[in-house]
Amino acid sequence: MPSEAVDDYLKAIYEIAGDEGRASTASLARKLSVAPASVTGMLQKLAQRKPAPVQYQKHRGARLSEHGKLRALEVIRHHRLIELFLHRVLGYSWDEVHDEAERLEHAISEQLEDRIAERLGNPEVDPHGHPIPRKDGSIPTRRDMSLLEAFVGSETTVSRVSDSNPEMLRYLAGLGISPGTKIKLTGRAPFDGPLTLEIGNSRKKQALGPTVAGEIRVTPPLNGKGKG
Amino acid sequence: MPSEAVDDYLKAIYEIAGDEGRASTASLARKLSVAPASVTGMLQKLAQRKPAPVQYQKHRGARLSEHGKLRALEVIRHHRLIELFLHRVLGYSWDEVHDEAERLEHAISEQLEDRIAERLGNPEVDPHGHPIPRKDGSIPTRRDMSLLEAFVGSETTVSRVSDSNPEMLRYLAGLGISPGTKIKLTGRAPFDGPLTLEIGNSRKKQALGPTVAGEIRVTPPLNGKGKG
DNA sequence: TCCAAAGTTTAGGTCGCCCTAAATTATGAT
DNA sequence: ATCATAATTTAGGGCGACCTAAACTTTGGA
Repeated sequence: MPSEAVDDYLKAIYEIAGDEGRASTASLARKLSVAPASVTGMLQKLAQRKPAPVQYQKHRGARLSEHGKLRALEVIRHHRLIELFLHRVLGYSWDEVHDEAERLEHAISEQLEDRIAERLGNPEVDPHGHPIPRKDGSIPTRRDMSLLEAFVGSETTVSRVSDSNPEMLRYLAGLGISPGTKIKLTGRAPFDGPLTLEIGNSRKKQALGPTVAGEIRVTPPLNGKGKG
Repeated sequence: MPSEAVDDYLKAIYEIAGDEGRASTASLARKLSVAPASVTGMLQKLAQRKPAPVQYQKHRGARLSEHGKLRALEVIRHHRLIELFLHRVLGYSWDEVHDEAERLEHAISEQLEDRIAERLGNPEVDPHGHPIPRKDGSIPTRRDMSLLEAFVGSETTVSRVSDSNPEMLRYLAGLGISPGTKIKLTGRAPFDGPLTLEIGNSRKKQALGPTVAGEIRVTPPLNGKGKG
């Protein structure tokens, strides 16, 4: 069994670079709040385990092996199942689940993972709308796009929001924005300015800075995608 | 926050010696599967923390301080709440809960502890019949006694069984013995021989070795206690 | 094309928790 | 009261994951 530290590295690589790309030493150091030198050391060790969860080349960062990719997805599956479980079964609000899940994801057994999934009806998305990887490592997909790329005038549905910033989550909740909320994009200021939207059934217009908007993904009701 | 290792030491001291007595270096080494020398080293360090969770004197083992006692009870509270939660909410059988709880007890937050307790209706005993310490460190009490000390001929109710041996738990479950089961003690062989009993409503007699019987505690229906 | 800034690696070290082997101290049976 | 045996402690290390400081590559803009 990999240690918590190793799991954190694999998850970080996956979140930075997906299952194909490379994650640089510096980006991992930032994400893990660890000195770059520590990252180099850890990656070197991981790369010569058998089976090796990562491939590593000097100055070119790390890439997940098939083995490492599956482990990363398993940990992410744990995380998201736990988030949903805390939300549905224990009444956590969506801004409270992340930190708790961060610790529990390392502590649950395969059996508990299965029972939680079963109890939740084998769900495909967590409370923030992120897909929950399946046991075989495949990922439920939906067509969605960044709110930043939506056409002005289109009516869309929020599919997911970033999960790791509780403050932003509370802000969004305050605006009534969560997965499933309908959003009509009514305007876009030039040069990365704020967007204006109508949220849900309210007629009120709301401006949203580009940073926040970039964390929101939406599915259009029917039509395609593109920048308006 | 104490580390997992420290929590394990405190819990072990509590389980060996309670909140008053001393636990010897050797007994801790056995319980924790660690070399005696490691125990000595750890106890010496713990004794000079501030606040110190244990008091330590050469050759006389360790004793919990008030601070350490409260922490030990908190961890035990976690453990037993988790056991009951796994049993009630996720369908675990009682022989499956211990190992899972052993890992989770270190990972849950105060908040999760509270939500679990609330969800379970602030229970006082776990699936094995062990009392769940309250948040203030007090312990729900019931009058009960070892089955070994019960009168021959008395009709009693099982109040609790040891939790840490899954094999024994499955054996007992196979016999139909769990907290709440009625037991009539029909005979006792001399010199630590087996007991004979009638279990529940069945008329069948069952012999039980003294080791197993020692792990079972019972509450008599009305009358006092004593050896028959 | 060159070179400063950014990124990366090496070297040397810390801390927590564990180990074995050897020395010491306590205990209780005679 | 003695002394073998059991319990405990000391000494000297190991390993995993982290650190800083200093040296070294790589890269992209002038």
